[in-house]
Amino acid sequence: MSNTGASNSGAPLDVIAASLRRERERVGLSLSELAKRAGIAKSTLSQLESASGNPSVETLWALGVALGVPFSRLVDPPTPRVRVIRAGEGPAIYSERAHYTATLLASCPPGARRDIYLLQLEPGPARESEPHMPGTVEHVIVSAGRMLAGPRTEPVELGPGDYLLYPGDVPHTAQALEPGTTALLVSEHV
Amino acid sequence: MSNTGASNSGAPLDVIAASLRRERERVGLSLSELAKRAGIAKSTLSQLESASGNPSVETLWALGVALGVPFSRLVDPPTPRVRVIRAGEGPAIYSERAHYTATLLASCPPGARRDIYLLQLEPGPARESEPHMPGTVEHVIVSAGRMLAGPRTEPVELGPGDYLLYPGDVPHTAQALEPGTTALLVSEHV
DNA sequence: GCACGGCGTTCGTCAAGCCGAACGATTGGA
DNA sequence: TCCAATCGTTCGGCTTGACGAACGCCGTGC
Repeated sequence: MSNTGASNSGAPLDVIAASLRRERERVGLSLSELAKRAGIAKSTLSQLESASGNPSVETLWALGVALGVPFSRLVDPPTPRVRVIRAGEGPAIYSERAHYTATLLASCPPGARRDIYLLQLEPGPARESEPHMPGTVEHVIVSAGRMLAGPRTEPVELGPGDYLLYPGDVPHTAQALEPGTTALLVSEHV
Repeated sequence: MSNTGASNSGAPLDVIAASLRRERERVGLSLSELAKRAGIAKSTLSQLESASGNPSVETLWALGVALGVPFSRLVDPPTPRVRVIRAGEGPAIYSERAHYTATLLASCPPGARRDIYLLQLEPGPARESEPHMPGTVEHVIVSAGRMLAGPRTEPVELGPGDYLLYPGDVPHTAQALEPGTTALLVSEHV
C-alpha cells in the first residue's frame, strides 16, 4: 500500500502477516528456516504471520533482507496481472480550455504510488497544474509533436523522443507547441 | 528504500530518524504537535528522531498517517529533482539480432524500483526476455508502428496509443510488426 | 523582572516484543 | 512399527519500546 492521504486503509499488521506468508511460500522456505536466516526466533515469525504481533522495524527489515524482498513489499498489498487498454479506450480527462486529453492507463491500487497517463494536446493556453502530493515526481516522454513542460518557473521545450523529469509537488505546466502532440506522463509519489 | 538484493545498505533506523525529522519540518509541525496528532508520546518521537529507538510498525504507521506521507517514504532515502534527456541521448542498449534499441530514461536510485525505457524496434526476430525479479510488472505504450508484446505464452498485438500491462517475472517477448516502431516501457518491481 | 506557554529532552514505570525451550502433529526411513 | 527429523504453535523469561511526568530552555507580554 502506502498510507498516503488517499489510502490509509487496512491495518498494516494484517497486510504484513499476509505478505510475510506469501513471500515466504513463494521463496519456498519453511518458517523455521526463514527465522534462522533472518536471525529471529521462529516463535516471533509465527506470531507475525498470524497477525498477532506488532513487529519492530529491525525485525521486519531482517525478514525483508532474508527474503530478498523490498521493505515496501511487506507493508503494501499485492498487485495486478495483465491488462490491455486500446487506443481511445480507458478513463479520460478532457479540458476544453487547454485542448487537453489525459487517459489514465495505470493507477496502482489501492493507493496509487504511480499513475501512467497518455496525454494528447493541441496548441492553445497552457494547462496549469497545482502541486500534487509532496514527494511526487513526473516523467514526460514526447511521442509526437512539440511541447513545453516542467515546473512553471522553468519549463522545458521537448520534441519527439525527449524525456523530462521534474518535481510534481510544485506548480507545473504543459502546453502543446504543435498540433497532434502526444506524450506519456508518469506521475509517481515515492 | 527497498532493501532489495541490490540495496540493503544503511541501518534503517538512521534513515527513519532522518526521514522523520525531514518530513516533520517540511510540514512545519513541532515535535509535540506531531506526537499529539499521531497519538504517540512525544518522548517516543524524540527518541526516534535521535535514532535511539526501534519503532514498532504501528508507531511508524501512525506517524506516516499524521504526516500524510506514504510508509515507504519514511524508510527510503530521498529522491531526485529535474532531468532532461534529449532524443538520442542517454544510455542505450542495442541488439543487432533483434533490431532493437532500449534507452534508459530513468532508473530509481539506489535500488531501482522502476525503470523507464524508450524502445525503438524494427521488424525481425522477436526479442525474448528472461523473467526479471519476482513481482516485476511491465507497462508498454506504443507511440508509433505496431508490435507484438507481452508474456511469451500470450503476446498481444499493439498499435499506436495502445497500452499493455503484463507480469515481468515470466518469460516475455517484444517484436516490431512495422518499421519505425517506438514504444515506452515502464518496468517496475513493486 | 517575572510569570506564562510552548519547545525538545530525560527519567522511571509498565506493557509488549522478542527469545529459547518444550510441545503435539506430520512425514520418511530403518 | 518405531524412531528420528522437521514442521508450526504455545508457554515463561528477559529485554526493550512506549508512556506520562518532570525538567531545563527560550521567547512573550503583563
